[in-house]
Amino acid sequence: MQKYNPQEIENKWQKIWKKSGIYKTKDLAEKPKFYALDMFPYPSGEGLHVGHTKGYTATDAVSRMKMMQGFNILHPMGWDAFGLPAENYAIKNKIHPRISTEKNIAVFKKQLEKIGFIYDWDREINTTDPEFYKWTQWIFLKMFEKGLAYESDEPVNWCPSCKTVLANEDLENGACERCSTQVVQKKMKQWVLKMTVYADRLLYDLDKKDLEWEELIKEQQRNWIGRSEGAVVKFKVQISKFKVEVQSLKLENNYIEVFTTRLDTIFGCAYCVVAPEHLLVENYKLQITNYKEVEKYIIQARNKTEMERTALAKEKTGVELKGIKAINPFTNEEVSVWVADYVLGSYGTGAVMAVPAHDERDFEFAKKYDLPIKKSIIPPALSEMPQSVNDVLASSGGHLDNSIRIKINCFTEDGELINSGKYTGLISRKAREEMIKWLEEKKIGKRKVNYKMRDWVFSRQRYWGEPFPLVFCPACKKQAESLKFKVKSEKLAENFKNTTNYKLQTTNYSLGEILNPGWIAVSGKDLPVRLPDVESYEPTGTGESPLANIKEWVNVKCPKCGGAAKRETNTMPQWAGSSWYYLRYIDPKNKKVLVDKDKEKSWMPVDLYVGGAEHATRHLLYARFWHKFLYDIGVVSVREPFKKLYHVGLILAPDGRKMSKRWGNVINPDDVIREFGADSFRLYEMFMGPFSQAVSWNTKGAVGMRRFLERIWQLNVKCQMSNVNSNPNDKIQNSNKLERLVHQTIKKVTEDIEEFKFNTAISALMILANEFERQEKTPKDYYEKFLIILAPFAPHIAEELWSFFAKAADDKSPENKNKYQESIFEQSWPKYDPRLVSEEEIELVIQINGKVKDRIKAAADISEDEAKKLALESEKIKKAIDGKGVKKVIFVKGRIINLVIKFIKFIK
RNA sequence: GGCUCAGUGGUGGAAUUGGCAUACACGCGACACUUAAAAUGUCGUGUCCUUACGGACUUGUGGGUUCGACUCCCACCUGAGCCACCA
Repeated sequence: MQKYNPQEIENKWQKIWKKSGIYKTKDLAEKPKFYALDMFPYPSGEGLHVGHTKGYTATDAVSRMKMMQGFNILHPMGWDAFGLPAENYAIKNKIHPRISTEKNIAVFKKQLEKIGFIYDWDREINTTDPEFYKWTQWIFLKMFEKGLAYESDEPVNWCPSCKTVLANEDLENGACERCSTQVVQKKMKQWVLKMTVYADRLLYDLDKKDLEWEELIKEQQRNWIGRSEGAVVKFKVQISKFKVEVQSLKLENNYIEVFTTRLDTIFGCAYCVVAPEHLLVENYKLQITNYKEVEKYIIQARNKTEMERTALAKEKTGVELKGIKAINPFTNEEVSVWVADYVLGSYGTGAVMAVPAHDERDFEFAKKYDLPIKKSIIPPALSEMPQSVNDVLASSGGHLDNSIRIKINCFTEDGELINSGKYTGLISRKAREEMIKWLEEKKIGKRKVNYKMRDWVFSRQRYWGEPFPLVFCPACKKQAESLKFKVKSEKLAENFKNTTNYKLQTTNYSLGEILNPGWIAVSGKDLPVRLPDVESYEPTGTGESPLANIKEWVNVKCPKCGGAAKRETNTMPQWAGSSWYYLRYIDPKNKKVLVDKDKEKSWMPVDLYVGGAEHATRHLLYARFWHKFLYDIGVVSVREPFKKLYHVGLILAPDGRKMSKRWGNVINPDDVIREFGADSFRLYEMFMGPFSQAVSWNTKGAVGMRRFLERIWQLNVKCQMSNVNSNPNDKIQNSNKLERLVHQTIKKVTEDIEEFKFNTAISALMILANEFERQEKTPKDYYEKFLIILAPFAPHIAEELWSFFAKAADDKSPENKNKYQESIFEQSWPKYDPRLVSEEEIELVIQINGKVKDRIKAAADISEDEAKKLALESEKIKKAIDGKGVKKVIFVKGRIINLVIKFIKFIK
């Protein structure tokens, strides 16, 4: 037998697998299905690194095991190929992104093949392929039709360096996630998807039993959605008596609406604060006596970046709006009104009631501007606390030390109401209920649920993305506007499910077209709207997309009225294609529908999804949102797309830093494979540590795996030479013990792969291999089973060694010959015998007072009495007891006997 | 500041329900093979005391519960990730 030469056999088997096609997925098969999905990569110019392949190796191992367990596998791969890097590369090198992307894909694909993954390449998809993005556009059109996509004119995040708007999900500490440039708020017309309509379902479905996601990811999504229940309260605006001449204000502007989750503290409200963006200042321009000063503050605040506004240790600033007051509806007290940038314009109503006694931020602000601090809640247990925080401050000489801080902070919890009129004495929760009831009766407030999550800003001013299937028609605009008043837009849009037939009943405009007058959907039969070629990909920087310059593309006829119209020239964000791609693998070549209904039903949901945790609040949220929408319109049959989700832990460079071209510490899988072989590489990636944990790459790590495989190679010779099978009558030494170990290993490896504990699965394989080596003769059938359970991790060597049996079996029985001429992956996964999993003989541990003193060999089912007898016979134990009486005996069957000789206070 | 998770040899890490701490591997040391080196093999390898036999200590720190704690409880320290003036 020749030496183990991984490169040679890996190459060989990769070719054979490709040719034989045993991994090709069969649709609507009899077997149970298993859909194993990897987050598809962005084909960058740098190629794959070892971080990508860690997740892929895991799904590949699971898929191979499932295949041998008799499942029909869907294990596809594709390319998330729209996005900025390709476009920036194009700008720099004057190469069309399609060309460079194609080249990168070829490199990626080759790299993946070298590792021996069993993707069904017949199902390969590419988000930039018009046949794919046709359906991305189609989903957008459906959302538009249902009123879920709308054109907004609100301020949005603008990245001055990438020259495009960004969604909230694309920010990292107020900076562009991609280039770290501080974003600025800019008022621009943008397409926005009403993700907030789905907020509650996105939140509550996380806790459904059949969603087997790690808590880490679920928690991130919960935080991101940021649901809080509270109330909106109207504070009447009162104008100072000196300046009553202007009364031209509309009635609805006569209130400040504040959002609060702590309505129970409203009797402690000392003032109101509005965000700099709030319309109040503009509306009361003439009544605010210090308008100049206020305006100056607002301009300053607007010029601050998000970072500066939310900086950690920043001192709060603000200006009082002199000349106006607000009336607390519960107390009828006048309170002052302030503008301050610690209140966010984009959350809630952009205005808050300030309760300095029970909110740390308000407290800080009130102290600085000397505003009243009035308590209205006490913790039930601390009712003897001073009545006012001012008392606390007074008694400490105004100095705020930590202990006082703690006392004040503890007031912010729910408690018992004081100084709160008829609500005094109620506990917080009860008080909130009563107060909301009162507000609703008086029509000066209502219950309100708020979300941190925003609607998804969905357009980008860049070239390399999906074009919107929309045109703007001035003639239709007038028509639609005349219809718009008939539609109570918000209501209809939120209940869009009931509006499906709206179009048929009233007009030939869809809800989206009425809500966004002038915007007309491209007809479904005209999809895809192809991305045109351009001379220059350079973003204009003006907020217009590079597509706007292509007159012959932009100018079209309106599909509704035939009049002159213009295409939407923004493109979709990179996340569009990945929000539904997993459905297309099921039916990648279907020209008629996004996915065939029967096929969808047979494959969904995805059974296993693996990818980076960085996608927790973007891709995974977007995909769930789109999926729920597709469920609502009947395209898919399940509510959640991904049943089981594991996140892959980061692989850090040997120096402990993140792998990056910048540091020059990137490990390329090709190099590792060249040195050690793909099987060693795969094993090492799985052996490094717990799957979800970040670990540093150790350059020498794969050495141990290579040694392991070399030993297995040698074992093969030993088995072939001996050519014995296990048999109760065989006189192989310790065969019973070895058999038990084989069964234990099968159990361990099977369960560990299922639970993504690959490191311990591999360690179990090593233990068995070590034991085989110690045997004089290793039975061939044990070795066969070992090869099968090794195969998910090291498929090439397993297949090669399996094929040796074929040669050896040449002159044996015909059925054996057939078996060995099949691929190892056509064999069935071994089952373990539960009776053989437990040990027959154990080392019984003898403890004195819980400390190990001796170990004796004993039968696994030894009784307590017998164990005690044996224990007391031990010399070491006799010495340790030293004549003292045994007070108590604790016996754990099959494990331990503990003799207690010290004094025990209470014997139960 | 909030939430989530983690802290075990020189290194990556194991350890069912509270029941033998350090599995498996890397590294290191000694030896064998070799002219030599690499590769490979054998043995050893938590720390301290002891020539040895053997003993003491040991899972971030301090306390608690228990016959018995890496595991449970309390307090603290350190690190990672996510969110962060979200009212």
